This record gives sequence, C-alpha cells and structure tokens, in this order.
Amino acid sequence: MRIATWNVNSIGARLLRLLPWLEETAPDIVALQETKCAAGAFPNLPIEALGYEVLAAGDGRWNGVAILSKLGVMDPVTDLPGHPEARLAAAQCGPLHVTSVYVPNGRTPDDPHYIYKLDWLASLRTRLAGFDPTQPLVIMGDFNVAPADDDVWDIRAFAGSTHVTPAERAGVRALVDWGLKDVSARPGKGEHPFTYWDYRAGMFHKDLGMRIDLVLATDSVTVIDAYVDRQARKGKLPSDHAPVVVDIDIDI
DNA sequence: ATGTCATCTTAGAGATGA
Repeated sequence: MRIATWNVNSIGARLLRLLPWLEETAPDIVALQETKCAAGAFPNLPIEALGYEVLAAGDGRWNGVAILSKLGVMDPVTDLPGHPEARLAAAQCGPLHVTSVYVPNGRTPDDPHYIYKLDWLASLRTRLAGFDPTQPLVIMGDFNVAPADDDVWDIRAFAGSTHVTPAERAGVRALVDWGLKDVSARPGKGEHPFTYWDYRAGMFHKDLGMRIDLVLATDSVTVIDAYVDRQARKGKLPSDHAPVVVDIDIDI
C-alpha cells in the first residue's frame, strides 16, 4: 500500500499539479493540507475520476484538509473538539485509520496563535486516547514543527522562532510517546529530508528547507520505503511543500 | 533568507497569512 501527505497550498491553485501527480505516483491514500477550499466547493469530480473517495473539510479562505482514498472512507470525522478551524480530517480507509492534520503555524512564540498551536497539539493527543496503539493507524500532515535541530537548514537562524521550541517539540513527542514512530524519508537531494522551502530568496534551490511534514505511524504499519518527492516542488506553480510518499505493509 | 505566493475585498492595490 502507498500512502502520502502533501500540503498543496490551495487545491484550486494546485489541481493541475495534483491530478497528474496522483496518476504518476498512484498512492492509495493521500492526506492533503491547506486546501483553502470550502468543503462544498472541493473538486471531487476529477479526483473521483481517478478512483478516489474524497473526505474534505474546509471553510474557504484558510486552512482546509482532505483525505483521498482508494480504500474507502469509513467513519469520517472533520472536527477536533474545541477547535473550529478545519485542520483535521480522519477516517478508516480499509485496514488503516488515517488522520490528515494541519497544525496551526504559531506565528511567533509571543503570539496568542502559539498558545493555540500548543493547545491544538494537546487536543490531538487527547483524541488519540480513543484509539488502540496496537492497531494500524497513521497521522500525517503539516505539523509546523521541526522535531530535531537537523530538521532545519540552520538552527542558529531559528533563535526566537516557532517550529523549533521545546514546547512545540514536546507536543509532537507526546503523540509519538502514545505509540507512533516518526517515519524517516529518503531526501530528494542533499542530506536532509526537508519537505518545505520558502518561496522567497531561492531557498528551494539552495536546499534551505525544513522537515515539518511528518508521517507518524503505529508499529503494525511496516515501512517498506519512504521518500520526499522533490520533483513535485519543482517546475511551474508548485506548492511550497513537497509530498512525503510512504510504501507500507500492514500486519493484521 | 525576508528575493513569493494565494486569497479576499471589491475594481486594482492593499491586507492577511504562511
């Protein structure tokens, strides 16, 4: 089975990149983030034509997440208690429980949005209490957290910034400690499997990126291979994130 | 690193968020 996660930075702006990517990469399940699209306006038809069922959550201008699945969408959930923004979509997709997350950015450590980010991560951990860590489950998406110093191009450039603070990392570690592994992907280029590069200042071509798009999986998900699809970050009108593609077996 | 991109408002440049 092949699964993937991709922050597309607007499904509308990216549809003509997404559709051929789905055909070429042929994932069975895809988690999307930053669709920036109301659920009712989601482009279901061309995606369904490729064999996917669609679960979309979105209010319009900001945020928005989705799951595309060739293995069904059972028990769909699109809310996280206490947090009305469209940042979570979850469903049982065949043998695998899948959650697509778009964790709040946090802006700066002294911004109220940073507290919101920590609260949101804590709520995601609370939600996990309703699941069994011995069952096949993945949480994947844009976590807006670089778990280790090596997950940014230069930790010194992040003094006073979000994405690398101990509290944010603890929020992600609490998920891992419940019973998830942080799947390590082969990098597309260079030594670090970065998944995001700012559009500005030639950051992508200098490989000044961050690993903030994560796939967290329980132990009954066996990882065969995982890679960052750097090609998808190239070319005409790319997202600022690259997809992470993971080939798995499921031990049932 | 601060060099871009996407969206909305409301008619074309500015505000917002990332």
